[in-house]
Amino acid sequence: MRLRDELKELAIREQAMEMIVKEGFDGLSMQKLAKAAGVSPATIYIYFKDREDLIRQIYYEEMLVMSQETLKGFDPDMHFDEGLRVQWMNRAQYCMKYPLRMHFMEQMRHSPLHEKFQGDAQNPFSAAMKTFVANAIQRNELVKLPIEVYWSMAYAPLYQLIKFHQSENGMPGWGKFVLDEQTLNRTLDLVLKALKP
Amino acid sequence: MRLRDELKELAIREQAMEMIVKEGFDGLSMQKLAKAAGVSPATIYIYFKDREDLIRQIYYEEMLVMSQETLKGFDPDMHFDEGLRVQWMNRAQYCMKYPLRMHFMEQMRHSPLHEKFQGDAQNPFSAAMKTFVANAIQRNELVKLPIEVYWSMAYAPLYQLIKFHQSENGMPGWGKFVLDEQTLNRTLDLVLKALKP
DNA sequence: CAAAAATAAACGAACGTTCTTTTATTAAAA
DNA sequence: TTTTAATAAAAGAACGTTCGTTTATTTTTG
Repeated sequence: MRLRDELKELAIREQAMEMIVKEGFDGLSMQKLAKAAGVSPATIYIYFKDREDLIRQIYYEEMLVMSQETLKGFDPDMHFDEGLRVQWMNRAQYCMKYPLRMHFMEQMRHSPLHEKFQGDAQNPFSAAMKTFVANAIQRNELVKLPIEVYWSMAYAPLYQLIKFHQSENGMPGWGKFVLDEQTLNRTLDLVLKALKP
Repeated sequence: MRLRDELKELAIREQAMEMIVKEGFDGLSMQKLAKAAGVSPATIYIYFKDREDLIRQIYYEEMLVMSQETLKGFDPDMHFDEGLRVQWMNRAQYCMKYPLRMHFMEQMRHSPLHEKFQGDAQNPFSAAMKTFVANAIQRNELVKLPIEVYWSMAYAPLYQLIKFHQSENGMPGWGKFVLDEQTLNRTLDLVLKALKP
């Protein structure tokens, strides 16, 4: 019997991501995707049950990789400053290196598909962060607050910065914004100032 | 001659928003929309040039209303604490009152259409914020920093909180999150702590 | 009556998916 | 070693449906 050509599946995944990022979810058609990936439409259905399954699989895979990248060199027992810094740098590096994947995830996260898929997605990051936050509070390195407030303060500014960086226009009325390491560090300092007791 | 029935246009706009929020951009079809709005497909084309123009107009209108609501009771000459608090409360109230519109805007902001439309959208908020920030820095009520960093610190946490509140699941692994006024105020205090010199 | 609003019906194009056939590859048979 | 049978991958063409949009016609109202 004939073996699967994994390069084909990879091309399908990659092109699908690119189409979604560039033209939105309604820009992803199976026939256009097949053409872009250099494959017959029928071939896509060997690897994926249907259109939704294709998107779902790309999403799950990306979620997993992103979580792992964020946790590189991270330990839940780290001091709060250091742990948060590691996470910020990991995230920033990953987003800068793979802007397409970042855009895809952002688009996913804000689409109705997100709530539909969320349940089954495995996310190693959540558990690690739980311990990390508990430790930090116990050591009095972090003010006590609901986990959602912590998340909002600790990560939302980072993602917003990255989004500015990757936007062509920056803020309306201002020029293009470039996120360098100094700006990243200074913003992190502000966040730490807010979160430390 | 016959006059336009503005209720029809309103129904079209409202149903379009609902379809996009509930099913995503690929869930918005002109024929389904016509049926949902109780109107003939051709009627939509009296009010809107085409599908993209429909989305664009809804977006511009919503952008304008949202900006205005955010600026209610706000004055760029206010002290920093007070000004930011007014904006937070205005935004929070509006998002709680009109979750559909909020979801629509969030989806828009993270889709490829956003960059496409951004140029022409008028946004009274931007100019007001520019003055507000300049004033605050001059009075030494706010640390000096790039406008993008300011935005990321000052508003991203708020939007993230609201998103948690409106999400069915809250954070994965935790229960549903309810954003009450106390939590909102405490988070704002954290933000102010970060931003004040 | 004039004129614009509104509609029903229809257009070709594109959609997601499947059917049928061909191709490539492995393992057994000669 | 060569041939053959078996099997899954891959392709191409086509399925019926729905898409965005328009045309031809009717309805409403100043």
